[in-house]
Amino acid sequence: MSKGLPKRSEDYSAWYNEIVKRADLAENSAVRGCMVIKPYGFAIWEKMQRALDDMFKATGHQNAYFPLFVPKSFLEKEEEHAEGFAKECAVVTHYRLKQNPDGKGLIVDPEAKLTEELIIRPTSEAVIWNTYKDWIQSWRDLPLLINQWANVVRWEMRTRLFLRTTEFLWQEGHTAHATEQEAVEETEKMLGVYADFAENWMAMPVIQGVKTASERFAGAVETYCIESLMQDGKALQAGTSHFLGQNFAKSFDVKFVNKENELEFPWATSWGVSTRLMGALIMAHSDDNGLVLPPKLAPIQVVIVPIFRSEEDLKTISEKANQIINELKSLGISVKFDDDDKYKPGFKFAEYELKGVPVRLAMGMRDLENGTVEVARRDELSKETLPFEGIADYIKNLLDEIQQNIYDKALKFREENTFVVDTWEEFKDQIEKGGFLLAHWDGTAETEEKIKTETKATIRCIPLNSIEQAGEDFYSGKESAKRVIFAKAY
RNA sequence: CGGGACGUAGCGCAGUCUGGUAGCGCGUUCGCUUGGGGUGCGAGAGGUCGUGAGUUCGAAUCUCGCCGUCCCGACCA
Repeated sequence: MSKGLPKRSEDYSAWYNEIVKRADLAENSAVRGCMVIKPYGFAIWEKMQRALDDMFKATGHQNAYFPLFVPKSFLEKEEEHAEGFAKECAVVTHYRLKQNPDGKGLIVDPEAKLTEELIIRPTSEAVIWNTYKDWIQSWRDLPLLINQWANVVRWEMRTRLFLRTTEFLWQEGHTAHATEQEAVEETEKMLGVYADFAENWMAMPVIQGVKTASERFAGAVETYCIESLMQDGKALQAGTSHFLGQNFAKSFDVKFVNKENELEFPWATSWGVSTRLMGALIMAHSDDNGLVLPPKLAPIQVVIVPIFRSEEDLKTISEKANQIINELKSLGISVKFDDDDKYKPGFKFAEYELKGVPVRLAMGMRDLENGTVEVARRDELSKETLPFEGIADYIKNLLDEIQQNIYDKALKFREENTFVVDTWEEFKDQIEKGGFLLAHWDGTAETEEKIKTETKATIRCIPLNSIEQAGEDFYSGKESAKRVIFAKAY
């Protein structure tokens, strides 16, 4: 076994798994399909949570918390919703164990069978709309703008760290509005918040669009999404925002009295992003040396590695380093000074690269004599020796530059891997190589399904900004009004 | 639930075809060395070879059963 990672270009899957493991982000748990998020990985997630939470608050939302258990009768109420989630639910049937009378260990006590099964929430529409029934009476109660940070469980057949786990962490917003227009605006506004977060915090460009009917959230009237292109040419759905119409209001009998003193059903939205964003973050930027983190989400933005032979050297270097540390901290930059003498500088360099720390400073006795410090940037793997004077301001700017550079690189990658395709031959050829394929689609589920069966490609979305342009479907030859995005997806 | 592979030291693996003393790399422990890109050398510790049975003078190796894990597909934030 070499100390290096598998090459991204050779085995993308192995490369991804190794980064997750070696950068201390997460690991598989002994519990089927579940994941242990390790402290370093969770620190990144916390930064994401904080940024998103601030954005939700800024758009008028409040946090609340609803139960983990969904009585089966609640889930049943919205028919499409129930059907969509039924095949991946974990179900609680009993409330007690007892000593095994015939041997060792515990058995489920058959006496303790629940009269009604409890579903562990795969999503919370059912519980929340059952609650909203009591919260919404009048037009004065609307809009109701609630978000919940929670864990959910979906019993997936096959799992992958961060991208698809049986249990995952997410936030789910659930809102209720007096008018259809207001709810649609909310759906689009929150999609915009997600796009803003992805691009400005994660440095990950996204396409905003709507899903086709077959890819729609179970129970939604319209599903909006942000789609991103990963470095292996596959698409990842990074977030969704649903316009639920009056479906849940009707199923849960939620009504309000409007200003004209008439009873009406409110209009609903729901929207969510999950720990899958961690997977997106890894796959969007990382390279053969490991994780590359955008400075805004890096738990450690700058690491300082002292290079010393003796205790006295370390002491001298530490004094100088502390000046930099204090200056950086006063600029709001998180710094780690790694004076651990158990590991060699070379080892530390490799380790912090693996963990994606954006900027690394190295300081040795040579630097102290010259009044310099070595500055290395993770995104370009370059380094330069700079004067000690003004280094903190330089780094502050450098962090902004790195944030922008990572985004620019990802955007360039997407542009170079987006193709306009007009024929079935071109399509089959290009989809094997990966990327976003812009092609005409006749709007039928039938064509969509056939293309999926033959190539495994799905319609990722109908972009919001796509230009109306008459054309014909590359598969069926039928008329089409605009191009949609096809890709193989995670 | 279909198709394929694997189970040998903490981790990653070789050895199995062709039965004959349990091996390698990483990690770990100790000593010296080294320190501006994963130091180098030496010594040591660590194993019911997944499990049960069978064949054999002798099984990690051959045969049969069982258990478990991973990959591919159906499902999916």
